[in-house]
Amino acid sequence: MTGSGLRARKKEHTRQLIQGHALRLFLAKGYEATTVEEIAAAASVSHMTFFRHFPTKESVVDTDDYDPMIAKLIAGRPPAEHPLTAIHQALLEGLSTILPQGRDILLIRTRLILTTPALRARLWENQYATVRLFTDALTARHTRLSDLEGRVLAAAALATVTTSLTTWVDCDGAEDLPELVDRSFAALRRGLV
Amino acid sequence: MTGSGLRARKKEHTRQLIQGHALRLFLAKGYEATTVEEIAAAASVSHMTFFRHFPTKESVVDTDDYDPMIAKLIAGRPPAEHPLTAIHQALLEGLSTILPQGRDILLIRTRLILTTPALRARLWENQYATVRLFTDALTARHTRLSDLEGRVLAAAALATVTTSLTTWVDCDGAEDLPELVDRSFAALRRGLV
DNA sequence: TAACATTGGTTAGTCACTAACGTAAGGGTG
DNA sequence: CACCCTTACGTTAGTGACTAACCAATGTTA
Repeated sequence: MTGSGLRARKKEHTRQLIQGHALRLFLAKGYEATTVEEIAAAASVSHMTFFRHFPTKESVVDTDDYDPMIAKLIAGRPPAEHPLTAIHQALLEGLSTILPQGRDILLIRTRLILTTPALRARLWENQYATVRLFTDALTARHTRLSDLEGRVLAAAALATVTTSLTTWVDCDGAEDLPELVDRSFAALRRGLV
Repeated sequence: MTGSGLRARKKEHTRQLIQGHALRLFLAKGYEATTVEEIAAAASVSHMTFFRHFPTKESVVDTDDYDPMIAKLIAGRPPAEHPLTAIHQALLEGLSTILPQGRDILLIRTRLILTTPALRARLWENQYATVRLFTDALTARHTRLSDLEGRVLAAAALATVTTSLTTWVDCDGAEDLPELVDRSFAALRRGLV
């Protein structure tokens, strides 16, 4: 559907063009200080074209295709595994495929998101949807899990990763992200006893 | 400072007036469908007066004075108690003082927040600050706790309460909120083993 | 009472975002 | 090839949240 054809390729091209200029300008001038009109002008399109490709200004930044991938990985973990361990391991698997090429981009984008109030709000809003996604993946894997249990664990796990990411950005990527994730999940377990 | 004086009382009065009309209109017509201008007109003030009392349209809804209270309760729990239990119990204590008079208002306001994307985003954004608050309360109480541990546990606990609140609203307040909190925290513990 | 501070109104903006047009070029039919 | 339908994009003219600058009125204090 969206694959070949001259038109589809052109569309994808302008999309990338807009996103590229947007991120460049955000890093250079800051998110709030950059207007949609400027981005559109830089990409040589009208501001309407911008909104046809991205529903909001925020959405240029948070195109995370990661969530569905992680959800699949969760569903694929062995059923005997405890729910939180399953999410933990699925996250590590996901990171091992993302980090090799995408480490720097992830760091820059995450920092931009965490330091910009509007984008931060959007991030949390996405988590709302992500919790549902992870919950379904959990309950599909482990049928004895109630919806409430699934939601609690998915939400707690997401909060844990977010904490890892926050810490990672705080130290400017100096620490190893998978290790931070391990330590965060260990902290979660230790807090309960 | 903000207590007596005719002027201070008048100011508080208009503030309450604006907030009252705003919530009424939000419930009647929906959040998005209600403009600031309408709220201001209903309260017989200019839209500038609105923004002098509330920095954003969203802020009319989420005046939660609960966080500092809960933070104090956390800090007051016995040091021997495990961190997550301390938060759990502090939350129950807090609810026992809020629920008697404020149950219906809490339910209505929470539903409004959870069903409105813009307000939901704002809620998550607040949680960012709340995590810091709770983390400090935790580490003050339990000096052996690292910052990462504190943050993970505070974030996980918050995610757990939020799940309880979401479930509470989903069933329209039919279930007992403190009991839902208990079950959510139990679910969190069970997920780890 | 005079000087001050603060609340609120007025006006004129900026910026994100939308709706209703129109146009030109892609792409599958006869 | 000619035909028409689809679609990406532009133009224009809005709406609504939010801000800044300036001004009027009214508590508050010396």
